[in-house]
Amino acid sequence: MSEDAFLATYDPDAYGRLALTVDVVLLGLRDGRPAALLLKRDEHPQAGHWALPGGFVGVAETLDAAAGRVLREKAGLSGLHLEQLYTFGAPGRDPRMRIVSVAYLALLPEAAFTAAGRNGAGLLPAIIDVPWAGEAGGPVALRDAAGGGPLTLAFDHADILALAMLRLRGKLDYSGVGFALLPERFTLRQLQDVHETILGTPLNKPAFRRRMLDRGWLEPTGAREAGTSFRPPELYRCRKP
Amino acid sequence: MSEDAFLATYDPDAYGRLALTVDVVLLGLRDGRPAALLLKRDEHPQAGHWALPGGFVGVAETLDAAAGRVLREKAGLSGLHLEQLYTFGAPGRDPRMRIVSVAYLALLPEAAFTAAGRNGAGLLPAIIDVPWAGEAGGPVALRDAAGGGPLTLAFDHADILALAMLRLRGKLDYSGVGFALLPERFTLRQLQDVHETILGTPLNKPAFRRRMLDRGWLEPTGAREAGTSFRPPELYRCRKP
DNA sequence: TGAATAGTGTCTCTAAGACATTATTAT
DNA sequence: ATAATAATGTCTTAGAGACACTATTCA
Repeated sequence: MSEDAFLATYDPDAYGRLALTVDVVLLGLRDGRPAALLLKRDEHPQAGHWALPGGFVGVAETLDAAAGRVLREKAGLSGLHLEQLYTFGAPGRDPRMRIVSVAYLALLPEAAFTAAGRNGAGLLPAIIDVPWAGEAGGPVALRDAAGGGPLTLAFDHADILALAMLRLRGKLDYSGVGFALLPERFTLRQLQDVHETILGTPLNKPAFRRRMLDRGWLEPTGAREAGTSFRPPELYRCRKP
Repeated sequence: MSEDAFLATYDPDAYGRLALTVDVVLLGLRDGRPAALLLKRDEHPQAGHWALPGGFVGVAETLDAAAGRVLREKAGLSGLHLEQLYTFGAPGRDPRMRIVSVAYLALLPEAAFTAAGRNGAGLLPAIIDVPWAGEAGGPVALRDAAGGGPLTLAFDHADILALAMLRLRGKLDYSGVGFALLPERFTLRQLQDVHETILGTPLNKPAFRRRMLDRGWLEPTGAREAGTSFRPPELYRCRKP
C-alpha cells in the first residue's frame, strides 16, 4: 500500500474524540506583588467561576499561534514574552469531553498589566499569595487585587498557575525573564525588586548589581529616572535577554 | 441554561478534528555515550524510517499513562524515570491529519538499555553525537550503535530528541536524574562519568565528590565493586532523587 | 543642612578548581 | 615491589554576603 493510499483510508476517529485548548497564565506585578489576570467564565461549564484565559486550538494553527491569539482576543495584548509551560490532560479535568490543554506563560510589564486589568474586557487582576515553602512549590492562594476575598479557580487552573510561578522562579536568575516584567527602561533597584518579589527572599544589593552587570545583558541608557527626591538612579535597558 | 443542558448540546467537532499522541525519547548510555532507542516504522506514513516510539492517547487515559503504556508495549519496560518534555503541534508535522504530540523523556539504566536494544522488538540503539556548542543546544546527529552510518529521523523527531538532551543536561546537577542512568548500586566514578558524558565536559574529581556527598542523596552500601585489579571503589545507593 | 536613596569599596566566608598525597587492591 | 585507581588533604581562586562608606539629588 502506498503512503497516499494509506492516508486515504486513515480513520481519524479510530482513537477517540478529544479537543485541544491553550490556557494562558498572564503574569505580572501589581503593587510589587505577583499577580495574574483572570477571566470570569460566562458560559458553561463552571459559569461564574474565575479561569485562565484560554481557547480551542484551530485545526491549522500552531500552538504558539493559538496562545498568541488568546492573548490578543481575550486581553488585547501582543508582543509579550510567551512560552509553553506544560500540557495538562487528566481525563476528568473538563466535564464537556476529553479536553487536553497546553498551558502557556505570558509575562506582562507592570504598565501593560495595569492597563489590561482595567480595560473593561472583564479581566480581573488577582494577587498571588505564594507560600514559598522550599523549592517544591505548592498550591497558590489567590485574592482580588481590589481588596476582595479569596478566589478559587475553575478546572485545574490553580495547578497551572502554581506551575507557572514555579517555572518563573526557576528561570529567573539564569534567563532574562525578569526583564519581561519591567518597562523598557528600568533601574537596577526595580530589577532587584522584581527578583526579590518572585523569589520571595531579599537579595544582597552589591552582589546583585555585580552579577547583573557582569552578565553583560544590561546597557546603561545614560538617562536617569526623574521625579525622585533623592539621587536619581541610572536607567538601564536590556540588551540580550 | 443549566450546565447539564449545556453539556447535552455541546458539539465536540465544532473546533475541528485533531489527534493526540505521545512520543517517548528512550535515553540511556551505550559504551559511555548517550544513546536513544529507535523504532523502525513499518506503517505509513514514513514507513521504513526510524522514529521515536509513540502512540495515540486513549480517550480515558492520562498523558503520563499513555507514555507509560508506549514504554511497556513498544519496549517492554516499566518503572523507569518518565517526565513530560514539551508538546509539539506544528500543523504539518504529520501528513495524516493534525497530530499534536506530547513528548516524554524516559531514562534507562545501562543494563536495561542494552537489554531493550537486543530483545528482538526492533528497537535500534542509536548513538547521539551532540555538538556541545554552548548552552543553546542544537541539532543532534544520530548513528547506528552497531557501527552503521548516520540515521535520520521521521517527522520532527530530531527536534524532540535534541530537546530531550537539552533538558537532561539542564537538570543534571540539581535534580538527581543522573541516578536514573545508573544501576541501583554504583560507584562515584560511574556517577561522574555519567555527568561528564551528558555535560560533555570533564569535571574536577574532588569537587564532584564533595558536592555529591554533601547533597545527602547518596548512601554508602558498605559493599565494594568486585572484579577490579586495583583498590575496589565503594558502592553507593541513591537515597532521595 | 538633612533626608533619602544610589552606588561602591572592602572584608569575610563559602565553595570550586588544581594538585599532590595517601590508601588499597591484584599481579 | 609495581601498577592502577580510590579517596582525601590542602592551597588557591572566584564569587557571594555583610556592612559601611561615599555620592547625589530635593526640600
